[in-house]
Amino acid sequence: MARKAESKLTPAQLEIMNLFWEHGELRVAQVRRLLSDRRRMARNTVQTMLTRLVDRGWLQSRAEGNAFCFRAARARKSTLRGIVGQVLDTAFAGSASGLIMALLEDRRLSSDEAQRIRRLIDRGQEEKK
Amino acid sequence: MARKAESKLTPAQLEIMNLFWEHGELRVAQVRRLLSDRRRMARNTVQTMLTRLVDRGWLQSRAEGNAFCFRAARARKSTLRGIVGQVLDTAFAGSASGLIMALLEDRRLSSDEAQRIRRLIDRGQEEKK
DNA sequence: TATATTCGCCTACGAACGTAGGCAATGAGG
DNA sequence: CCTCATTGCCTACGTTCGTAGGCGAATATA
Repeated sequence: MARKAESKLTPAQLEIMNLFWEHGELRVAQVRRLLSDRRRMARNTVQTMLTRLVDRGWLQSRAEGNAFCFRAARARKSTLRGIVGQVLDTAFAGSASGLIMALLEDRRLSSDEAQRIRRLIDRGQEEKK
Repeated sequence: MARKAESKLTPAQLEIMNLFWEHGELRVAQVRRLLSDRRRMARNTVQTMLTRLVDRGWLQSRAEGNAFCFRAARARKSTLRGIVGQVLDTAFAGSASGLIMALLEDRRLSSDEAQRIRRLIDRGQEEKK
């Protein structure tokens, strides 16, 4: 399955990747603007982070006129799966129910979410057969 | 609820904390031995990590004879809760079902675990009323 | 044309991590 | 008493992260 290297995103990097997964292609200034709602940083800070994300294969860039366009190089889904898998292994010794227990201790689920989760589990059980 | 500072553990630090949560009080050499099953490091490396964990309030130390005994200063449960909460917020925008979805995509649950999780969800729903 | 804005690129810097060397003290074995 | 292993402590080093300054080119504006 060759999950490539999974170099692990830091929280700040993840916050940036979320923007790309949500908005598609973005330029530095746009990233900065979108980001500034919750986290203010200098233009160069954003630029540096984008460059590093490109270096590590999280983003791709494309020249457009005098500037650059960036976009996600990896799917959100598989990335999140990787993150959860990593937490599962390092913190919960692979016990999914242990993880979910910690989750439920902290957060109250809406009935809606509870319903959805139940369905997910049922489907998982189905496929197993 | 004043969740104290949550300075966030790195994977290597978490691996060490797991030993303390499992074994209680340990000395440097013991940590090193337990750790060496999966990760070999020099004595001083272990020592440095323990010292830093003490500095940041993850471990407490107690002199015993000529050596030191270390033990966890924070409960495993609340720590894991913090870790999951952090992932939930930064990677899943607070969506518990999103997190669980990612979890289930990757791992197949045993019927046992599925059962346990279902019970957890039901209990959560009960308490809510 | 002169000035201001935008952008890419190179460089830097403090903090934290993972890693470890080296020294001094202390205790055990011969 | 001398030697050796164990332990604590101080120091260091390369890397990554988050942060950003500054220069030079291109573009927009007056």
